[in-house]
Amino acid sequence: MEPVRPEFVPDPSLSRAEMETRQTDIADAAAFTDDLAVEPTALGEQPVVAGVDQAFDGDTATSALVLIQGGEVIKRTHATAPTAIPYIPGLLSFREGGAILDAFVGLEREPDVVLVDGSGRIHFREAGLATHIGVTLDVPTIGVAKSLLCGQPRESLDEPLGAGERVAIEADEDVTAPDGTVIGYAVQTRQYDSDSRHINPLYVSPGHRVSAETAADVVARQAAEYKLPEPTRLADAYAGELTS
DNA sequence: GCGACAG
DNA sequence: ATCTTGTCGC
Repeated sequence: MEPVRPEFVPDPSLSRAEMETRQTDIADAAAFTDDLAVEPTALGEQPVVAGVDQAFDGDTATSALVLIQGGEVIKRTHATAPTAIPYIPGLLSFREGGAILDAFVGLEREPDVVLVDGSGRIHFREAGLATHIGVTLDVPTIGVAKSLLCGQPRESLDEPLGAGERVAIEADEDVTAPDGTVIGYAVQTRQYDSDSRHINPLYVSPGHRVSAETAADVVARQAAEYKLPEPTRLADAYAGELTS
């Protein structure tokens, strides 16, 4: 597949202000409602779920893409690209987006949904990495982050959540969405039984063409033995072996 | 100046 | 993200 909205392909040479303006346009083009097929079809066909993750080696970014269907890996591809700019909170997609889009070029089978490492709507301008990739390719995407960029948990996360629990993340003054808008969920895919050690939740948010609720459902469903959903975990491992 | 923030 | 050994606990 290739960009359906080439004007949104991340351009690292833009000024910071131009990048932020671009993100506003991307958020306007994004759909934070369900427009995807993740349920098995009447014929028993399982959805194709993809996971993308990046690893770095000096100034080279490697993006690894893994497609899974019914628990089986059906495709693995990757791409590399030089990192043109440093990591800047809020502008991550302009650093890593290029390599990610390259990894999708040549994909014959289009995934039903893509799990992206990072935030989607949980972003100052509601245009995180997952949203940027989703809108540019016009493919359903979900942001899966290990820490919270912005927004406010509806309930305190000071106490560990039990496996299967989730807490809504609401927009506050740092986010462009109206205060109180549910922009994502803290999702506890796994948890220890003991009291001394505990696992932190994942921060899941809509990228494009997915609602916050469905995003959380999909991630919970794709995580089995580990904290990370399987497509993301395998993409992470693949990126690691490509870099070593 | 302080705060503060994905990967 | 990446730099890095051991160590705690299931």
